[in-house]
Amino acid sequence: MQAAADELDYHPNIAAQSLIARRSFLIGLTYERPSPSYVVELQNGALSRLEDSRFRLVVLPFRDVANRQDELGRLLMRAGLDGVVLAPPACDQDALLALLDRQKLPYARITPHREMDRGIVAAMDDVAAGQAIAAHLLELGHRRIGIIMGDPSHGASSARMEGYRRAFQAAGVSIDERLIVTGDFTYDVGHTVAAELLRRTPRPTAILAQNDDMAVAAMAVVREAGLSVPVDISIVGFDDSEVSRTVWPQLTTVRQPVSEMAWDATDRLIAALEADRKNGGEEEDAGKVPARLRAHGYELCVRGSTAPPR
Amino acid sequence: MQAAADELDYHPNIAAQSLIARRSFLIGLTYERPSPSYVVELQNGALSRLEDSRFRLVVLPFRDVANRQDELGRLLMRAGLDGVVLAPPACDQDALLALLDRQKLPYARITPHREMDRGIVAAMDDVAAGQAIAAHLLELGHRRIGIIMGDPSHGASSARMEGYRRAFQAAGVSIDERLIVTGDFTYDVGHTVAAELLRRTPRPTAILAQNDDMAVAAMAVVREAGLSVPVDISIVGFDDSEVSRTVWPQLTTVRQPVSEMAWDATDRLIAALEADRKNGGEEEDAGKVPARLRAHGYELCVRGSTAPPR
DNA sequence: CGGCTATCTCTAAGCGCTCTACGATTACCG
DNA sequence: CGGTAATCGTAGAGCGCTTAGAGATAGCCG
Repeated sequence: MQAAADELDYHPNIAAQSLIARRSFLIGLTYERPSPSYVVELQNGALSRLEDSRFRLVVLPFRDVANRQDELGRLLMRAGLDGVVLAPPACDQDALLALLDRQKLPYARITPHREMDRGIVAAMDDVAAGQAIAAHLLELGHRRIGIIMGDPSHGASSARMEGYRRAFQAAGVSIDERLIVTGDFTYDVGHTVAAELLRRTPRPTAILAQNDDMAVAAMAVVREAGLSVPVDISIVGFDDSEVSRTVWPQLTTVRQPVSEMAWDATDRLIAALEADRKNGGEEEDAGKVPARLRAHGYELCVRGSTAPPR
Repeated sequence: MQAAADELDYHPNIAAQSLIARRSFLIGLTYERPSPSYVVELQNGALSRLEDSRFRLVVLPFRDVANRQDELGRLLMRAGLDGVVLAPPACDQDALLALLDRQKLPYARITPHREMDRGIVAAMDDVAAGQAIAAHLLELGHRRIGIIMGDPSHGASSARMEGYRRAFQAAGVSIDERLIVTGDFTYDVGHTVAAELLRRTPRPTAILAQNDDMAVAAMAVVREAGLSVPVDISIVGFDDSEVSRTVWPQLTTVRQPVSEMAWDATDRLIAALEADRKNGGEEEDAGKVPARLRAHGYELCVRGSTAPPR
């Protein structure tokens, strides 16, 4: 059969199959291009689930999600997807979720920070992870710690900050608000704001960056100032993305299992798709869908970019 | 009209449209996951062309392309694409190209190194670029130069090597074959083979890596050996990918306009799609198709990772 | 050996849309 | 005022496939 098909070069028309099956076997992945390393992991996770599965992955990066929710929604609807995986910050946009609900386009959300009961959710405790990484610096003896925030439109930014606060509080150290600067998860902006941080006097002895790209940018700034990491300044990141192991010294960071979460989100999205295919239109054969929310663990990765202050 | 559509939440069925239009508005992008940074640039280039264009991008990474050409071919056919962009090494697989030709699936190739007249081609002169970067090291006075090759299944590897040879020849320096090691464009393998290189005696004073990821790996190895870049050893990469500016010191490399090439390949692929849509089945309204092959320039980026040998 | 059910083949409907073609309506000119 | 042309609206065919169901063939038991 397969042999015959090969010889005749016959390939069924996918459009016709989709039309009748009422599904396209397309899964969308939408994200706002924050950090390349994050995107790569996200895709790899989703792709590894989709491998030999009939489903294909359509990548839908989108800029300025928060202010163009309707536009993104329309884009997603027009793309003819069977389901969509929403990475931050799209996963936290109320209007977008409302639209998808209304249009009955199934979705899975990766590390949302609100409305945790909507759709399929792959979550991680950003607060606890933030607390862990901040605690590491505090335990080393750092007290003047600069903080580089991520994009405020990402729920992760405030969650991680909350974790930092808890760690400081637990250590009885107060946060110096003047040592907090805001980036957007990119290297370039991270570089700019890290430079500001270094001009503060007295200079911080450590820097908490909310992702690895900004942490690496901070490392560059420190070097450019003729200082050394970790001797003069300790630096930590967040995510444990590829760069964190690529830079020298390797970055102390906290592992966010992006790829696993993407795999998981995609996996359960597909499961849900298959499920309500069987149940036909019959509303919510509730109870069958395993868990709507799954929590993934973080992991502190202590490497070469941190040391006690001198 | 649009307003009415929005209110009624009406979205035309894409499958039905595809069926009748005989096209899916899906463009595939296939690559073998060599270096994350390369993949990101590739995607960004293609995506920036596709933005607001009805076409969507399906990413189709594939392992071991060279030995599974038929499988990849079948995957591509089954994906119901309108056209496909082939990155290395898929762009150089004869059997795959033959299959696509036979099945009449239009394709664009990024930096192929053979059969340059097949399909749409976005090319770069890897030989000249390799020569330029090698010449840079030679001009600085380096004579014992280690070479880290990329994956042999990529045409780029031998082309770049050929460029190195020409530079050495022009400088009247002979290549020490024992200083050539073979990686596969990834950081990890690059790390392993760079370590081998450092054990050679006398030690090389410079390293020519065939991409940035392996160059960065070599930098790590040098550091681990207690040596400094560029004081003890100069290192150059290839690609000018994001990491090359992210590491410290920044990497001397040669810019490969991956993103532009991906944009260009996608652009001309779509143009070809639109064109033979107008001409209907009428075979090859030859002459209309602009250029089948477009050459893109390289650019030597001298940064902090190179210095004269001491 | 006839009547019933089980198995198989094959035809035809229909998925949701686009576009052609035809009839109807209106406008216009002789 | 009749005839032709232009415009409008709409009904229906068809895109390529799947699948339900009709019809035909074979198998089984009384």
